[in-house]
Amino acid sequence: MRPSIEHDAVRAIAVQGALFSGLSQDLAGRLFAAATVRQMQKDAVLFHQGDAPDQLLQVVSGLVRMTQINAEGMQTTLRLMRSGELFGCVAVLQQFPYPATATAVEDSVVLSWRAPQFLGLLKQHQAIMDNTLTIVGTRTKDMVQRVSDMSGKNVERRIAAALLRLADQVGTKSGDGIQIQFPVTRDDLAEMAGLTYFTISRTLSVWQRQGLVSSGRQRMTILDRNRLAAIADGRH
Amino acid sequence: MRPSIEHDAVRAIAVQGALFSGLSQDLAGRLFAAATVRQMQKDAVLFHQGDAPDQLLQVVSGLVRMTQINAEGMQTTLRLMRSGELFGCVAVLQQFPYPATATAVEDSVVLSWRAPQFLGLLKQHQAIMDNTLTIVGTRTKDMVQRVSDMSGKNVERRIAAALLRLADQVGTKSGDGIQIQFPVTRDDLAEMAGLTYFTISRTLSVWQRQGLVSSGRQRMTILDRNRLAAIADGRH
DNA sequence: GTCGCCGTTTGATTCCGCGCAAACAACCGC
DNA sequence: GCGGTTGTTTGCGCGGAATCAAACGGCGAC
Repeated sequence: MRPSIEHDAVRAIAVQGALFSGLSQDLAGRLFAAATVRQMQKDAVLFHQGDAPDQLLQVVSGLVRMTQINAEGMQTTLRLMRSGELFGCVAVLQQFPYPATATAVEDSVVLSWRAPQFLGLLKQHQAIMDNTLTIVGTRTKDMVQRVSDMSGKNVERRIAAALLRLADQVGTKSGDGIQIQFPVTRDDLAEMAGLTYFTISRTLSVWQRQGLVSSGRQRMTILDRNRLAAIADGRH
Repeated sequence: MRPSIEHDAVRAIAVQGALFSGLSQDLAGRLFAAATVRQMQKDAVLFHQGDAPDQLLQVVSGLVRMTQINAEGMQTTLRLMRSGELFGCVAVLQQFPYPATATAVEDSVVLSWRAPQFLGLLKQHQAIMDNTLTIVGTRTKDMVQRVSDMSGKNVERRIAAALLRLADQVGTKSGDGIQIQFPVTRDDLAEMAGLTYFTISRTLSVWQRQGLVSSGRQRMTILDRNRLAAIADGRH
């Protein structure tokens, strides 16, 4: 491993994250220097639900999944995060146990700040505090939206909403539609929509026949975003 | 109306809110002075879901309900808030339309800051920003917990969780248990748990027979919090 | 007091997603 | 290529909450 060479590349990507937004060169450099670069293999766990919040992280490359196990033992996927996104932040700020488990969906590189160091920087630099507040605010907004989505009973709508959320988070536009280029299973979607993967499979089959989506093993492409959005918004 | 007399009483209560926590006398005074005191009658709407976020509010007395209408036209009660709680803050910070409607459940007094003024104070005073970050963080934590609760399928558990949340938010301990001293209907609980009020009624009937709760018209008392918590946690 | 409203209770029925089972298909290591 | 593993599809019956319907009970208005 040649950390020094990679290091600059990591730095260049990392400072594009929301946490670094609008910081001076100098401050961005110090913020980055305070973090540790960690390479995570696929399926490696960054932290567990219930752990004490000792670190705050940012995705540099790859993909990280946040999952939660509730009182009934059911697993929920809260969100998928890719480059630039900060996670573990609310737990660190509130000094509450992590509410979810963070797992690398594929080989990933992340930045890690130890909680005390980060809190120190936060107190010292208004700009970092500004960015953090924005990030946490966005997270709250997403979660409120999530509650709204999940409170609906209509299953097609929930799946459509989950699929669109997924596309927003980790989708890329390709010629014929929006492609989810990460290994997403029916199970993942099921956890996001709060359903079983049987129901997901059935619904996707129907949608595939109608030309709304195209899905294969661990791969799916949204072909008609408008119609999907119409389903999610109840405008059938 | 004699605003000048009430004003001091309002001030004394308002500064106990989380937003004022740890502020100097002087700063707290200025923060309070920047706000307008508003009296709201029962059922008055403070802002509507989808409105532009022009104000940020704090409950001084009374009770405010945040409700959301989702794509299916189903109403959800996000939370009930009483004295000291801040609301509308995420929308103001993110400059996104209010995600929910705020209604006074009973005659209430609230503090209102115009968005630009508040943002100005926020930028100038680190202490206010600290408090805001804490409040927003707590809100996020609550919403994540909410998602966890709602993703469960077991209905009794969802109702128990909603009831406990309700008790935490607006309950008061009385001799024989925790009483919800505000006019809470089956419908309210149904919206919080994502069910119909028929199901709530049936479940509460059973629990009443078992001595877990005591409920009447718009009134309910938790008699055995431990057993209820056991149901919510899946420890039947 | 009586009436009427509104929240609540309870029953009967319907619907739809879950859960299980079995077959299938794509990818993997050997 | 082969078998094993893992993800997906599809059929079928069950359960349980939604839905509709109807009656009840407390509370306020007059």
